[in-house]
Amino acid sequence: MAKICITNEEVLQRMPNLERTLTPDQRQKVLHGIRIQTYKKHERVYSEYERAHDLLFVISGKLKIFKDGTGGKQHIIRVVLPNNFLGYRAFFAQEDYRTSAEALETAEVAHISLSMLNDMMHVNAELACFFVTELAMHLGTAHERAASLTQKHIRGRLAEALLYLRDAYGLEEDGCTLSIYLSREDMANLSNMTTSNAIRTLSAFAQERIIAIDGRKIKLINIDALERESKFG
Amino acid sequence: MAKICITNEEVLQRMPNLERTLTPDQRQKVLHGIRIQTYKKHERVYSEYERAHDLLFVISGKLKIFKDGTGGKQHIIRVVLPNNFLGYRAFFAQEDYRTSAEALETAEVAHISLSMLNDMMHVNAELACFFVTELAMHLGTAHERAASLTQKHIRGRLAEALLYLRDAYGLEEDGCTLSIYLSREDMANLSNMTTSNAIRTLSAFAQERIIAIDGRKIKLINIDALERESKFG
DNA sequence: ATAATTTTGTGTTGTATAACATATTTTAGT
DNA sequence: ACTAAAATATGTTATACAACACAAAATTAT
Repeated sequence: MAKICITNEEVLQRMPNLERTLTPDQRQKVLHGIRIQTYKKHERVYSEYERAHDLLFVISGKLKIFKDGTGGKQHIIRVVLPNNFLGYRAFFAQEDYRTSAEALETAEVAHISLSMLNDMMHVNAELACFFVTELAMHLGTAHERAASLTQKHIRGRLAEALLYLRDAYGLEEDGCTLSIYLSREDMANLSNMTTSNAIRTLSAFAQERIIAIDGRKIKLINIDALERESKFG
Repeated sequence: MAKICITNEEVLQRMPNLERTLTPDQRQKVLHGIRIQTYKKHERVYSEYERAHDLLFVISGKLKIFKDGTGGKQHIIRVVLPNNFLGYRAFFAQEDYRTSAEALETAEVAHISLSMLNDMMHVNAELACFFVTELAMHLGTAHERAASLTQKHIRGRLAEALLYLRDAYGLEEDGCTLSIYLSREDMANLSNMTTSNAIRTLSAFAQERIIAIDGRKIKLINIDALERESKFG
């Protein structure tokens, strides 16, 4: 078990967009309020219908946010990488969680009390504006993705998922390998298809030299083709 | 052509959640900044890829917010009734519009400059918090709907759309007729199916006495059955 | 009122994709 | 190292839904 070797101070510095909105006083309170927790692979960070208490910030590792649908099939909303926030939407909407989150790999997550932040927000316009921007961006991608998932065909949805993973999580040094390795099942849940079809379609893309597959490692070979597929091919 | 017969003062009073956040000074500026515009049925209020300038507030009539997908089929994101806001997300995310909006029937819409509101927001925490709540709620329904539209079958999606319309827009005095009359095509675009299938499935529901149809007027007869269908029947 | 257009309704056919089955490979556990 | 379990792969079958075709009704325009 790797022990936590990052200070609250360091964590706070990793969230400059939030940090810079705080008064010295508020900064102090937040600093001391940070609690870091480690989650093992597949461990739940929070579950649908629970009460939301904390703003979460991924320090290391990756999480997925999803909704469990009919027949155990889950709909992945997004994958959260280090230095990103999650877990605050439900609280601000004054609801319980409507999604669940779990670790895709061992992950360190910072917890900050949302009721504390909420109190600060009501007297700190910049802090509130930070969340406005954050929410507005996520709402945009949510609409975008809803339209794609419902209108595109399998190849288009998978192509889009691959491009999404590239945009959101980047490539390795070689400039074409996706930095994120997902299981075929998670790829399927992200693209709204069965696992079989994710496997099949990835194989098809590989045979067409659009991508290259080595286990969970995926190289994007022909970006143009992917983009064509994505806008309905 | 019906002329506009509502004062800016009256409009402002119809948005108490926003109004109450404003200082007297800001209130005055907003009051004078309100411009009311009338849109005819099917008229565009804004279009995808345009720059977002105004916060919009529906005074009368109904709008639909949608994305045009492949093959002219549109994905309706939501229907906006009087006393509701729209048009602000893109601005706060610092993007151009990613959706379009048009009038489902003649509609009066108040326009308020977003850059003015944005300036106020940065010094008025309560105003910013208003948008945080607004955005957080919409993001919740966006996730909810994305999961439903991708996972449920036709009957479930249509049943859900009917319940959604009831929850969002209410019933007439008889306690069972939906207050909103949509074309079969719009029902289809809301439930992610073809027009034919919306018609067919509505007929099926009518034959099963789950609903009753009289043109565009829809009575919800058996709510239990609808709810059962909605959670995957 | 009459024609033209749009909306609604219903049947038929085609197809994308889910569901199922089963083999192989990889990963995890003892 | 050996076993069990999970993930990957691929072929076959079944089906939900789209696409198409056309008729009837309703709305809109002339």
